Amino acid sequence: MSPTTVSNVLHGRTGRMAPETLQKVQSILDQTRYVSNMGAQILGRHGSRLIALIIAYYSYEKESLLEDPFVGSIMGSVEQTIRENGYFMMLYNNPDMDECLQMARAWNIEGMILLGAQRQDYYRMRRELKIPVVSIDSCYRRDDRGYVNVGLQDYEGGRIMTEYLISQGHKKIGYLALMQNGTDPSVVYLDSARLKGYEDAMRNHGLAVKKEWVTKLSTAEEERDAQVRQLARRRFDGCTALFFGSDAMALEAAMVFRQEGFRVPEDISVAGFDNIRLASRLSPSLATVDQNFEQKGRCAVCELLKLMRDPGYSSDIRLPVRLVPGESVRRIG
Amino acid sequence: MSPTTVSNVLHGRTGRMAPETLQKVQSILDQTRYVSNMGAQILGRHGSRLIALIIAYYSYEKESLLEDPFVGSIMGSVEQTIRENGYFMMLYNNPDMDECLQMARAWNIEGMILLGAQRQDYYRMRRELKIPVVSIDSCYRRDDRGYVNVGLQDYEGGRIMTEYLISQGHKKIGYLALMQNGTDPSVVYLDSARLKGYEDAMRNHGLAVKKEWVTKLSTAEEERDAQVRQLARRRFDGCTALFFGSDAMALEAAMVFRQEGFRVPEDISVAGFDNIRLASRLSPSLATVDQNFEQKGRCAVCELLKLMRDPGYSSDIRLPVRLVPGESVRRIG
DNA sequence: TTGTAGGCGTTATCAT
DNA sequence: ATGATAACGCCTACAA
Repeated sequence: MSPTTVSNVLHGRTGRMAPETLQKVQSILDQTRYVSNMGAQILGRHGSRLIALIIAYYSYEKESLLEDPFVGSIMGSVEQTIRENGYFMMLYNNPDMDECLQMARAWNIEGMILLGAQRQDYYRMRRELKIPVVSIDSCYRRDDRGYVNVGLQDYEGGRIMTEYLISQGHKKIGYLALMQNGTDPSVVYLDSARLKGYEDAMRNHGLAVKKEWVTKLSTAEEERDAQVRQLARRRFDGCTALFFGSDAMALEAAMVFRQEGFRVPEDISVAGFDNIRLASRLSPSLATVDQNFEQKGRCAVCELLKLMRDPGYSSDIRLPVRLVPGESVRRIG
Repeated sequence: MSPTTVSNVLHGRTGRMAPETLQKVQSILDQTRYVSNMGAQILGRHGSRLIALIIAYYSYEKESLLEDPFVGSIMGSVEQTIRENGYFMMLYNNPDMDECLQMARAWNIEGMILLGAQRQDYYRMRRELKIPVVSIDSCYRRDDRGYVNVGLQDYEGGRIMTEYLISQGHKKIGYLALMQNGTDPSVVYLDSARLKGYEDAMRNHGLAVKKEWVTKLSTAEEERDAQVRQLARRRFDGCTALFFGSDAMALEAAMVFRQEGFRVPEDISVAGFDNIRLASRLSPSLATVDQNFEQKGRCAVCELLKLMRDPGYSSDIRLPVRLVPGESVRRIG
């Protein structure tokens, strides 16, 4: 029995093969529980069936990274989709792009998903590795070509929540989020897209936005705590509703407000973004903008697979958002 | 220049080597940004530097697996520790042990961490793969030998929370948790250890435990919802405090109680287990038992590395718990 | 329809 | 102090 025959069986090239040979090979394969050695496969053909999920947040961007439901959901749904498609997932949680490059080369990674990386990192990976790369939630430029990113309708999210708050009678609405410093004006950052949605909604309803209503929150938990505490002591700068860039920050702030003697929503209305599992299970339930984390992960893998099949493939996906009203917003006026 | 010489440089076997040769090799290595091919390494030596994290929960055990802060924290901290020690992490989220075995064989996995697996799975992996395996939170038997598990002081956790509730004047205390059906009486399950801590604390304070105060919660969200709703309508079977097996379930239940018109903690005191990040950020803050998820992940990797160095190594680690008082428990009497 | 031979990149052993 | 060679397991092209 020669290796070729076995290889043919393994790869289903059983067209013109003696049925009894096939039988014999099959049964031995089954009996010995044969498993192909991936090391040899990497060496032999040039394919590893490995896809890397790179988590590139700096610790100061996502301090509670590990307990972050967004990151956890992405890891889980990406792994699942990768496995269902016959690939394996290497998890690599490192913002150092040089080390990511090394890892990818060492393992002959066939495709890469980038989470929390910068725009230039995306291009660097594709250029230096010459493998398909899909990013999740990267900021993008309108003129980007061949840049496969899975993002969200952030602008629409900012807009629909603001319109909801306005529909509940609010006229003085604050917006608070982590905002990356955009040096390049042509780059659309995630938070600035939401901010723009908020601003446009306000403008469209003839409402002015005071400068102090827009707050860039700190990435450090204590500083952020101090920021919202100051805001409460300034009686919210006159705002009756506050729209936060994430549910986590909205809940965090709500706690501080209560400590400062303000009730939610009686004294201040609060809204978030993400619709984390707990949002609807709290009292008061949190008004928020729903996004589907798992869908994002699955979608990223699907886009990657398309890109692996067709290197010329390009797309700019923006997954839909949905308004989730909640008790944390009071109807006024 | 021969491959051997280069290999020697790569592995630091530069003892009796001409300094200039070393220099030359080094500089070429640096210039070309040489990265060793892991496929070839797997084939050459018998080591892959791969550690697998197997997540083996059945979907009905952890329905919201992906957004579960416990699982997310473990994934993150395990990856980090693995990487810091020069290994790579393969994430494999599959309860099918046959497929896990296949994967491990295909990749020449050097070590394995099992999360959410059964006791017999642990033994099967070690037996069939002959590689070091560490489990996290597996149930265990007192007489287990060579079974490396990283667990928690569950009994103590159950006890200290119950004693806290008693110290706050509660005498009628309920315990609610997912509980695995223990067929083997010598096996100590995680939830039953906590239950025992609860029972012992009650007994030690001369308090009787009525049968209906101990509830086995369903793994299905809707059923669980119905269970706690019924409980509320039965006026908590006379209990003044309820101790839940996890923060997530405590918060979930608290929401149902409010829907049914009961206030926490005025009408019913509630306590959880885990100390998830949100527990302290809610109003009322949740009384809970703290466990450190990330420590568990790091610890599992450390134990695995020890086991990889010394195949005879054995341990049974139980990480400490800590009481976290909270506003969700009212002082009565 | 099946067998043979060479190559993939690395390591270990042995020879120079 | 360096080089040659075989082996690791699989794949492919070509030969029989």
